[in-house]
Amino acid sequence: MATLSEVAQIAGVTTATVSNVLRNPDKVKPSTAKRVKAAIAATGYRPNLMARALSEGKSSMVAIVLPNIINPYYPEFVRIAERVARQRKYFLMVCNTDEQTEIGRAYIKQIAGTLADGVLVLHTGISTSEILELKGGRRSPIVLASEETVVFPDTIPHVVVDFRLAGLIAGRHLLELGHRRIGVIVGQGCDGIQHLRREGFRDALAEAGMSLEEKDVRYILDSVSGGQQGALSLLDADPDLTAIFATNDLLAYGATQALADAGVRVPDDVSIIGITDIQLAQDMRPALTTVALNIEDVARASINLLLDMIEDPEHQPTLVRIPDPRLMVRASTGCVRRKKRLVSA
Amino acid sequence: MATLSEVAQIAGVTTATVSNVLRNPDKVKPSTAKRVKAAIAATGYRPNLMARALSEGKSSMVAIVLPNIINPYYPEFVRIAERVARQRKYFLMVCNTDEQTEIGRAYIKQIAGTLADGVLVLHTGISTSEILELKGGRRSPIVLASEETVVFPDTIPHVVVDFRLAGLIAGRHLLELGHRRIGVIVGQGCDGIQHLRREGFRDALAEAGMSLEEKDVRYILDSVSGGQQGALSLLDADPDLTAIFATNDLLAYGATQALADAGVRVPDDVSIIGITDIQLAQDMRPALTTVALNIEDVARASINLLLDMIEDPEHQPTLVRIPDPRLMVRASTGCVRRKKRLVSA
DNA sequence: ATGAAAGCGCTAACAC
DNA sequence: GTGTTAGCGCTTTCAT
Repeated sequence: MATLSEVAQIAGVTTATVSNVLRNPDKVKPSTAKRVKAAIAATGYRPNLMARALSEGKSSMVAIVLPNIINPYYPEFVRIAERVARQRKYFLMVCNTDEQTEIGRAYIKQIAGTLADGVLVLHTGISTSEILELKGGRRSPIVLASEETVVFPDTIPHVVVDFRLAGLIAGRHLLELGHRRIGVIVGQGCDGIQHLRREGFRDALAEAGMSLEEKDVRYILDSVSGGQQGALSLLDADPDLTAIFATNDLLAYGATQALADAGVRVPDDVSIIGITDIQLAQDMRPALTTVALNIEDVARASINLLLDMIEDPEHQPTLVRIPDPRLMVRASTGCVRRKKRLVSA
Repeated sequence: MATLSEVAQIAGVTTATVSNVLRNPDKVKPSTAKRVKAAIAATGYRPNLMARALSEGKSSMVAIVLPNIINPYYPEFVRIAERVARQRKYFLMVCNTDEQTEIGRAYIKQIAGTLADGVLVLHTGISTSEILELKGGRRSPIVLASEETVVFPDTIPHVVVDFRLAGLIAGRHLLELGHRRIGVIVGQGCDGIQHLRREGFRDALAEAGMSLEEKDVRYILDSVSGGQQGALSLLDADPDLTAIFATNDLLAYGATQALADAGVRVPDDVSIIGITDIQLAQDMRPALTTVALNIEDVARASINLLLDMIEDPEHQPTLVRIPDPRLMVRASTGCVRRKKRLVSA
């Protein structure tokens, strides 16, 4: 594999000149530039990015640390982040923690400021203070995105989503459709219980003069099977419930399945609403009514904030707000029916 | 950020010694090791991985280049690959080409042998000869996984899946259930039409004395919406068809939706079978009967082959075969019914 | 067991 | 315009 100095030797110039034709073409005379280019072509030279990184003190790589790439939210996020990163001339390293906080810690500790110029942290359950500590003295921005709770908002840049509003919107929608007996499935990710969405839902109930009772709530791991279990448990406790609010689309998806398996029709017998609006929400049948969290905006804002901080050391830790969640009405919710349904459980 | 030499200075030793306590602990006297460790702790020192990489000529990073991280096959693959890589002390860079061959090319060209010690290429539609060329003279293994067709099998290591057998198994299953009017949806990914699966299906028909007619086949982009279109088109052409074979689970998923939307019941009216066995196949309702391609085995074999080649320069380009596809019977296929169904199209 | 020193491939002053 | 030179932070012989 050819190196800069080999190319230089062949072209009869020094490494500095070769480096310049590659990076500051205007600084070199056309005739020699041509000669150098010929040498580059002849040798098949390609710059060693590690060497360049060491020399520049900048790797042009950013890392994204996330809990579980299987959860469709993350691929959707990664796709956007990668696209933006690529446009801004950065490579993206995806670090999957398999939902183990310990692995996330190890990644941040090893990568931040050495392999990666910055890191984007998503729902890994590592506390803000600890992240600051892992980062150590290194000049390597870390941004948090879409966290359930951020403890030291002033010291760490992050992109916030109004989860509470999302819960409120979901609650209002069900109430407007006439639902009064509503089961709630609250997800729990690596970064904790999705309590803000629950509180938003509670707000909606309060507006209608109702209150949220714990017997109608199930706290469960944020996954398809969690949604299944939650729905079955709710239905078991109250066979007459007419709607289910899940704090996450994946849970809603699982709930839909469980109802289908139990012979309960959606939305004829029971309405279901989720939050997030992942691709699956559109694709499933019945298509899921949900509250969109604007994944694309979050991803775009997060990676841009990170890159801005990398490129401008003066850039202050910022808090970026994402456009408000929006209700996406699809086929899984409908008006309350009088008709008593058949329960095959 | 503290460097090796700062630590060395504080501990009153040289960089060589500090390096040794970190990497060859037995080469250094316990008492000095202790002193050095204290200095490391005091400074919060963490090795600069770029510097180490340049020095060692090895970055401990591998890249995986894939067409579309949104397609659930890839996250499932990545999760396994990342896990194995992590266990073997490598970082994984995920490079999403957004289905653009040009981007794949750029990634390989830039990364192979400089940022990454090796690269795993999945379905990017870049030809074998071109990959060899992009690699240039660099000592950086590239392995191909699960390609539809590999042109120079002797020159490039790859992990092969018996797609033809998968098609055969799917065909036999439908035939055994008594289906004779079968529509076929053939996917087309970045690496071309999934013709091997179609040929396997044709083999199954041949065993039953039948032949595959082009009027029963739809060639379509490998996606959910492709499956929808394909199914509608097939149903339109032959309202009496009793089964659909899709060369991919995502297509089968789309087909299932289209049928649901059209009021056609699965499997009562029409059976559907796919290939791959992604997670979604289990999760959807009705759960999808499919032919499992053993994603985990493919991922594991691919990444291990790549790392083996990185670590052993003598390792020859190998062809690794994956355990045979297996039929997974779930709820989307059933025996042919006499009863004429209602067609609401 | 430890130190000295060269070098990985590149960039960036600064000199000519 | 182009060359010289000094690093970037680490690893690794080779002496001692």
